[in-house]
Amino acid sequence: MTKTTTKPKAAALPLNQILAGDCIEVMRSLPEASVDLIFADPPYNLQLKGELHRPDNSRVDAVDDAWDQFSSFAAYDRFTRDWLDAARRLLKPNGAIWVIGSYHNVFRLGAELQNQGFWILNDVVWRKSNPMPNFRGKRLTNAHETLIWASKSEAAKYTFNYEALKALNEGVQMRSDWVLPICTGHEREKDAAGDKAHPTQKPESLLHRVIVGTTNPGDVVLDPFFGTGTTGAVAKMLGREFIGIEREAAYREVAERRLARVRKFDREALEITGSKRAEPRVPFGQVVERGMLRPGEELFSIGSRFKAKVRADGTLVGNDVKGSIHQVGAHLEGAPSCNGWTYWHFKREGKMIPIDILRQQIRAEMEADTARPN
Amino acid sequence: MTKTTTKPKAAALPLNQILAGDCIEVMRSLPEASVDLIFADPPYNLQLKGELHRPDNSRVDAVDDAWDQFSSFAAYDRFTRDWLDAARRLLKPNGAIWVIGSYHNVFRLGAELQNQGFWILNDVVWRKSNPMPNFRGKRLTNAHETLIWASKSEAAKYTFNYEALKALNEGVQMRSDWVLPICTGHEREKDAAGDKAHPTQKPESLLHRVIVGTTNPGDVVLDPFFGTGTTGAVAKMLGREFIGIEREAAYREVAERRLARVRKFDREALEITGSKRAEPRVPFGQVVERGMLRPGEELFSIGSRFKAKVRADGTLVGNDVKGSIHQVGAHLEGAPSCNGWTYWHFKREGKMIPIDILRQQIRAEMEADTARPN
DNA sequence: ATTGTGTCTGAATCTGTCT
DNA sequence: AAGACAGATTCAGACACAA
Repeated sequence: MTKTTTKPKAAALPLNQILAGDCIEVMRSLPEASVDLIFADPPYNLQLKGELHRPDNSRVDAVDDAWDQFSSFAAYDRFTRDWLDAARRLLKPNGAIWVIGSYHNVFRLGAELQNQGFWILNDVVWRKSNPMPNFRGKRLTNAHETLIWASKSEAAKYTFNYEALKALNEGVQMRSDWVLPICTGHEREKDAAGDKAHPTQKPESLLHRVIVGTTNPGDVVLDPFFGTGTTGAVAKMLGREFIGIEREAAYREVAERRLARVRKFDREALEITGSKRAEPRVPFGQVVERGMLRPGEELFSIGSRFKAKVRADGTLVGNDVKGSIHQVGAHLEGAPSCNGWTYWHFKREGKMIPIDILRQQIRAEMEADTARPN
Repeated sequence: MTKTTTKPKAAALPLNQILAGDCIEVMRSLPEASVDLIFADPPYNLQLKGELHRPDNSRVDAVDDAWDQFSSFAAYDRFTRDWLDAARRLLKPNGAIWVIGSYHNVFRLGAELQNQGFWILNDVVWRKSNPMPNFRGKRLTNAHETLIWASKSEAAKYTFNYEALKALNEGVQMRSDWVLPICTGHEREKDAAGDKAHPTQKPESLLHRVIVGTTNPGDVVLDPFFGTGTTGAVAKMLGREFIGIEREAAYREVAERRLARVRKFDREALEITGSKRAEPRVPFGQVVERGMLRPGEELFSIGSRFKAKVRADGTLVGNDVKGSIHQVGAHLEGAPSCNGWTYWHFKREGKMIPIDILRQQIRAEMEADTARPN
C-alpha cells in the first residue's frame, strides 16, 4: 500500500503568497480541483518566448506577411491552450474563471475557452470612462476591454451573488456593461523611479465587482498573471484567500509591498445582501401545525379571484383541485408554476395578508434559536 | 485562346436587389473584388434548452428557428470559414467587413477573421439601452452585442469618415461603445399576423452609424444575411448601393415591401462635414441617428425667417452655410453666437416645435442610463 | 388634450434539492 | 440518473385605454 506513484506529488495549497516562475509550470505543480476562482489577464500577443516578435521594420510582402500572422496566431493559440488547460485542472468542479483581453487576443481566448469545455456565462464590457484617445484619427477610440466569465462546465453550480450586484447597482440588476475609470493616480503602483510599475495595471474597482459578484468569503482566488497584484490586494480586502503567480521579479517586489499595506475590511463590511434561496426552507405544513392557520380556513388568491381551503396535512383544496399551495395556485392560474407563498392570502380583521408573513415569523424564530448559544 | 474555363462565369453585379439562395453559393457566383463593404449578421448558434418564463409566467418568445441550429462548434466553425472565405473574395482590396454577434459565436467569428488575414480595426460594443432582463437572476443582464470591424488586409486603405463620426458625437471622437435602443415599435417589421417578422431585426440607427462612418456615397454594401433588409434600407436612404442575399422567401418578401417604402435622402444631406465641430452636451447627431429628425428634413428659425436642412452626420446646411445647428444659426443671424437648440424648429402637423424638445427626450433617457452607476 | 395605468415584449445558452 | 416538486424571478419602452 506504500507503492510510489508516478503522479507528481501535489504540494499543499500555498495560500496568500506570490509564486515565482512560469505560470504553466507552477500551476501544474499545484493540487488539482483546489481553487474556486481564477482571474487571468494574459499577455496580449507579444513577449512570448520571442516567437511572436515581428521582424523589426522589415516590410515583407503580402504572402509572407499572412504566413507570419498565421504563425504568430498559432504560437499564441498554443500558449493560450496550455495555460488554460493548466488552469482548468486547478479549478474545483463548481469553480469559474474570468479572463480579460482586447480585440487583439480576446477572440482567441474565448474560442479556446469554449473548445476546452468551459461554459461561458457572460461576456462583460469594461467601458473606460477615461480612455486614451485615438491620436491619428484613423479608428474609433478604443474605449473598452472585454472580460469573459465562464464556469468549468455547463453543469457547474457556479457562484453568483445576484442580490449583492443588484444592490451595487442601485436596485436594478447588474448589466454586462460596466463603466469604470482606468487605474490612475495614487492607486497606480510606481517603481523606484516614480514611473508606472506595470503597463496594464487594472483598477481595483474592476476586481471588486468580479470578486464580490462571483466568490464567497474564504474562497481561493488564483491569478496566474499576477503583475502588481491587484487581484491579491482586492481578494485580501474582501476576506478571500489568494494565490499569485508572476514570472518577473520586479513585479513580484511591487506586489509584495502593496499586499503588505492592504488591510482586510471589517467582517460587517463584507456581509452582502443574500438571496432568498439561501434562506431555510419552511414547509407550509408547519404553518398549520403551529396553529397559525387552522384546517378549514379559507385562503384567497391575489385579487381574490380564487378561494381554497387549508387541510390538516398542509395541502389545499379548491375547485376540485388538491395539492400543495404552489400546485393549486399554478393550476387555477393555468400557469406553469406559482409561488404559493406570495400568491395566497388569509383574512384578518377584514384585511388580506399574504401567507408569506407567517413563513417569515417562523424563520425569525428559527434564527433566534440558533443565535442563542445552547 | 477561346478555351473554356472551369471557373464559374462571373455574373454582372446585381445592384439593389435581394438575391435568393444560400449566401455561400450566391457569393461564389458574384464577381470578385467588387464590393466596398460587407455587413454580416450571421446566425448566433444559440443553444437554448427549455422554455423560459418571465416572473409573471408569460412565455419568452425565443430564437428557436432552424437556421440558428448547429450540431457542434466544429460545424459552426466550418460554416463560418466558408461564408467568410466567400465574402473575402468579393471584397475590393481596400474593402472592409462588419460582423455582429454575441458571446455564443463572436469569439469564433473574430478568430476566423484573423485566421483568414482580415485585419481587425476595432471591436465595437452595442450597448442596448433597453435589453431583456435576466429573469432568473442567474447571470448578468446580457445588455450588449459585439461588432467587429476589419479591413481585408493589414495594408488596406479602408474608408473611415473620422470627422463625420466626430460630428455625430458632438465634436468628440466616436468611441468603441455605442448606446442605442433595440428595434421596437413602428420600426419593427411585422408579418401578416402582426407579429415580429424576424426574430433579430437590427435597429436602423446601428446601420446608420456603420454606413456613414465606413462607406462613401455610391459604395456597394453587401449583406449576406439580409433578413428584413435593414442594411439595404439604410444604404438606400444614405445613397449607397446594396446587394442582399436571403435564403428564406418570407424574409425576402418583407424586405422587398420595406425597401419599396424607403426614400433616398437629399444629396445635400449626404454630404458630410470636413471641418471641426463645437462641443455642447447632447450631440445633435443623436437626434438624427435615432430617427427623431430625418436627414433632409427642414428646420425653421425663430419666426421662420430662415430655413436649413438636416444632414446625415448631424450638421445643417442652409444658404450655402454648413455647420452645426449653432454655427448655421449664428451665421444667418449675423450674430457672434447662437443656441441652435432653441433657435431651430421642426414642423409637425402644422406646428413649429423647437428641437430642444428632442434633446430633452434624449437627456431623459441618458439620465435613466447614468443615474445608475453600472 | 394630458396624464396616468396596465399590458406586452425583446438574439436568453436563465433553478435547486431530494427521492 | 431521472423525475418530482418547492418556489424564486424583470427592465425599459411602446402602446392602448381610462380618467
